[in-house]
Amino acid sequence: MRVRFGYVAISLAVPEGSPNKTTTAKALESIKEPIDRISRLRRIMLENLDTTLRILKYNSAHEIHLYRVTSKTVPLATHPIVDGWDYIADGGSKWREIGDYIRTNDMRVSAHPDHFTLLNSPKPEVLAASLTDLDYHARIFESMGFEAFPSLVMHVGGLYKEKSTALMRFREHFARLPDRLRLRVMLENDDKMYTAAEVLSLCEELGCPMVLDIHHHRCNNKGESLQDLWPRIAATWSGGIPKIHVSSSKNEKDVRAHADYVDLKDVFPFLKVAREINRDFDIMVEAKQKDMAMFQLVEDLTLEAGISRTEQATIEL
DNA sequence: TCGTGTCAAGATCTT
DNA sequence: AAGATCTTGACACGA
Repeated sequence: MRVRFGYVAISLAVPEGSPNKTTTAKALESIKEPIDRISRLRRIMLENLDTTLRILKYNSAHEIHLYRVTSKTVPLATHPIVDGWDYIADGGSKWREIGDYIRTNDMRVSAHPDHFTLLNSPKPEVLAASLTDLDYHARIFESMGFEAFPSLVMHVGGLYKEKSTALMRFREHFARLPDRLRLRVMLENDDKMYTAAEVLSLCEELGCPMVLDIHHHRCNNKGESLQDLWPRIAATWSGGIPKIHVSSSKNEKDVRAHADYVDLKDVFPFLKVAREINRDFDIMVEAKQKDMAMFQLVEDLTLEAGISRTEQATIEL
């Protein structure tokens, strides 16, 4: 079975490899002319799009098929201060160029709206802001020419004192999403509130693919084993390729924080479990050292665990 | 040039 | 009820 590896947003090997350049609302306010504000935003965005394309080319050259684009591609995208700015139009053919590159080079690309995007919030204004953020992410993928496939990783959200009510609200708000948003969503277990078992049940009910984060599962579980969970998690992907997130603790004090690199011992037990059902899957490495950590993990697996590498960032399990 | 406080956003924990 | 913390990389400002 084939297992591909990828990393998040920033490449440390690519010169000027951060597509996260941004500005602040405060800095924008000091610019008087609206047209000058837009040109600053546009310049930053085009730089981010250029960096994203350079990273994708690096990925292709290094046989990396999995990548997460940054939510910061468009600076202040959903902030009221940029209201009226058509960032899709301003990106011109760049969006499509990136999408074409991804398709031509057999890549799987996703995004991860951040933790302010809360579909189960009881506050209408928070829900509205979350829908705006989902819409922003969907527009990015649409402008790249992608149909609505699972591409946005989200968490369930807050607890709001009563988990069952919070979950019910998630179901309701999720069901109300337009297809172009709902069909893009994948749900991930988090490190404090919603366990893998809970997210799995929700995903099975909603027909939504689940992204298993094995680090979060270590932080937050009720004793469920991955042996029991994994076959069901994989099943939420129907014919698609399941995806997991891996990372290691920064240290014993900051267990939930991500380390620079990924420790083999945090991943290997899962690989043994995954081997039992013969199904390809993808691994997103979430580590401070980004692509360097991803390659280190692949190397550790080949050198220390004797697993064979079929491409630079793909192993045969 | 370097170090550090601050930054769009919410929820939850601590006091 | 108010303030700190979470988490993160980069901006922005001051020394």
